[in-house]
Amino acid sequence: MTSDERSDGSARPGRAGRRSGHAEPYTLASLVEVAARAFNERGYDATSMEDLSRAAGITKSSFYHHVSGKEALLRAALDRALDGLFGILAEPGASAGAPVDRLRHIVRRQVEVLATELPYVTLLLRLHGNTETERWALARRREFDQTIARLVADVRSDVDPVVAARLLSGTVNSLIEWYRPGRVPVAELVEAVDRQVFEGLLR
Amino acid sequence: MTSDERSDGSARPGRAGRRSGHAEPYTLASLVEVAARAFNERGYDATSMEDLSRAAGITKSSFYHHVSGKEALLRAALDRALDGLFGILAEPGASAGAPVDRLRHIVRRQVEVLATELPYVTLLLRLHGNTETERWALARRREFDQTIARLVADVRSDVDPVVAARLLSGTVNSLIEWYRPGRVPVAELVEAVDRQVFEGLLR
DNA sequence: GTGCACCGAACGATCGTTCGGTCGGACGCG
DNA sequence: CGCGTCCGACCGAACGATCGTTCGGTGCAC
Repeated sequence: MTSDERSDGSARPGRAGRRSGHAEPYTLASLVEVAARAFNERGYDATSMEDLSRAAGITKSSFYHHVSGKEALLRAALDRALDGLFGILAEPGASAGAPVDRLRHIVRRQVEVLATELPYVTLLLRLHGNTETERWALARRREFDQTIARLVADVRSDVDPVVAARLLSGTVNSLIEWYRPGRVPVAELVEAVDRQVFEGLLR
Repeated sequence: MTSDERSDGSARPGRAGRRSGHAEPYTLASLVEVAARAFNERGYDATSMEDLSRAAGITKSSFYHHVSGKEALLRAALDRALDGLFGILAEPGASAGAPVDRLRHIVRRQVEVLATELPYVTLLLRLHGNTETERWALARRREFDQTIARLVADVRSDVDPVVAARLLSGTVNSLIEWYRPGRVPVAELVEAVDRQVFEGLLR
């Protein structure tokens, strides 16, 4: 973390000597991925454009040739996270069937999306609402959570549905705090969350 | 959020005109509370010393008369959070009895500490490890989590204890994302978490 | 020759922190 | 009591550093 960044070698086009023509350009998506990873490691505000450009392998001014600014990178990353989450609600399993089955489907798919879109969802879940972009993303996220809350209310009307839904979302979302791809297979993770959420620690 | 901060009137000594003597000095604890609240609202890096001093009701230079710097405020707040959490482990109910009872005691008390020390614990749970202070706090926090993980392994050896412990901590810690004092009584919150953690959503 | 990827240098703004100074109440002393 | 001194709370102004962003220019590929 002192200098010579980019501890993981991914998402870095092959321009080892600036020779050999264009050689795979920096796409917006690849730079957003680099940015999302850096934002998660140090936090959005603590990550400078110098950090990002160094992680991408070019200078700060060159970096601005590909992206319009810091906040645009954040918005693109949040967009990707929200698209993944709302995509779940558009699936047949989320709208058809008994409420408990729909809830179960959403929870399991949400675990999968969290795992596959980890850097982007992590950013979404750590927002503060400082800028208009962040407030917009937070509003969409609340929309998603409320859909789940209504389902929880249908499944369990005896306990406080609001509190139960918050705890459910908290359990699922807490994956971003520790899950890293590769260690635990996603399918295994889905089963673990499903069991703990619906059956609890005491069977 | 544009200007004229301090939306909540607490923690502000009565020096309405600078007249009338000393009139309750700014204690370190009261300034740490102000700082912790501000850090949580905007994030540590996005909160300037100007923000903090304005929230305290004095100028930035006066603020430095009472505190040694920004990072010292963070450390004091993290200290308070960690003291609260490790205090739980020192209680008799955390070390005596069957593992399941000890786990239950810790979980219930942890909910109470999270609720009462909300701003400080929130800060602790959102660290990035950018500075030495943050890394020290994260190390202590891992220590606390591992104690719980060992207990979970004693209670449930059939499921992956590591994953189960992470999900348990995630569920409890997710309180900081939505719980605000006053809305839901702490006792009620304790019962809701206990039931959901140990019995699950399906009874 | 035209255009695009890239770069160094600099912009104004804002950051955390420091410094010199003002003001008023507390206090020692005759 | 009156008075000189002191000290802590407070402030405006400025420090160097770093931030996000812009600009003019260079060089290679086509």
